[in-house]
Amino acid sequence: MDRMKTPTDRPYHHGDLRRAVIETASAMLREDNNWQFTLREVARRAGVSHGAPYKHFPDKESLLAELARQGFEQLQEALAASTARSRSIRKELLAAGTANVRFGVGNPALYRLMFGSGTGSRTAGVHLRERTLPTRGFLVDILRRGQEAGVFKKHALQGQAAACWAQVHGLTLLSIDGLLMAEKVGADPVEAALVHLLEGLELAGPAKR
Amino acid sequence: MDRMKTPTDRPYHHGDLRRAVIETASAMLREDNNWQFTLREVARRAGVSHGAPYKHFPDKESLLAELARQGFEQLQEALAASTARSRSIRKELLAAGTANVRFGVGNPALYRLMFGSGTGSRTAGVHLRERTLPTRGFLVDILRRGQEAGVFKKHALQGQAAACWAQVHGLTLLSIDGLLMAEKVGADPVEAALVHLLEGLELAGPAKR
DNA sequence: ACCTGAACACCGTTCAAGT
DNA sequence: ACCTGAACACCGTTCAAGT
Repeated sequence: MDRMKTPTDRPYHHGDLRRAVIETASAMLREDNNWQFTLREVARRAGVSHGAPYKHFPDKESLLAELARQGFEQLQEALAASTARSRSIRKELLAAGTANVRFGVGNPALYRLMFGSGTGSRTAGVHLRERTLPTRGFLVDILRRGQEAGVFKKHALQGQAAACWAQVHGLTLLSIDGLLMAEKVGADPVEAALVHLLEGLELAGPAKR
Repeated sequence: MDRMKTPTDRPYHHGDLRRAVIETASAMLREDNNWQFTLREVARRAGVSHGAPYKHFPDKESLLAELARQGFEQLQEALAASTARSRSIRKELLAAGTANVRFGVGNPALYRLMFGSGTGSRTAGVHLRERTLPTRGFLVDILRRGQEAGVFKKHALQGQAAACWAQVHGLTLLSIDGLLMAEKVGADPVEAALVHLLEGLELAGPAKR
């Protein structure tokens, strides 16, 4: 991964094409919000013939599925890292939600790919549910501790988690689409929505003005 | 729209090709959750040459944009119709949320198209915000009346609306992806999440168990 | 004014041939 | 074992020619 593509380094056999293809594709996804993801273009950028990637991925879908898989890993790491320095359960939920939105806004094409229909339905289709299990589990864990600590209302964890997840997922996608900066809202609408979410969760809400 | 394609009915000039193209495309979107939407296939099904649609739409994107536009119209109608028989503001919000989810689950490819990056960014890109204004306005209206009636907490309407919208949008997309029917949840997770949403909104929550 | 059919550039995928 | 290059089927888009 360190040594870059010098003409002498890749005479005929690339040697690390699988990784190169993934990295190139990932870069294209990062810059191209614009869904013109082409396998031939990936090969072109990687400096190999258009047939070469087929030795490492059975088809285009498989490559995209792999990118999505890595995306879920990254998201999971981002979520885990976000709550590291949170000093209250309430702030953990706030941090995790913000991290999810930030991840989506920072990688819009990837986030869409992860939850898109193309890769979502077929290859990763059966797996999409288990791919998102860590995220669910992460939320459930926060909520359970919140309930045990007497901070959150004691409702069914799965339902509570589903509500939180939907809220965060929706905020992320609306943010990606640039649909949240409304007319003249002073505060960050994402944080406002998350605070609102907490308000429904918490037993004792902060002084309602 | 009534008379169907009989061989004698379309000797050379179709006569109503624009509408036929839209209807065919719409049908394909309805059956094909699977994003293989092809302009040539549309022409094929409509029984015209693959070049014909270009007399009515400058390109593929434009056709998709038109489908998305109609989709937002339908969604708006579905939302308006959903609250017609609601006998409380609380139930209005519940009905609207359920209607949105139902619309998305009923027309997954269309819903994705409406909020997708392809048509969403370019052609309809500048318009996506205004396309969704009616939905926002619809929510704001419910919330304002709720606040005035003393049912909902008095927070900034835009923030409250954003939170509701994100919740509903997220629930819709997660439902489309089949990600909400968790392990062994008895109740409908969508309704559970919406009830949870209301709990954060309402001034006096129902007896918290 | 509206539609057809050939034409062009480009893709995904396959495969015999090269190294 | 891994990569190349021709080949095939298919798309989006254009355009001269038909009606």
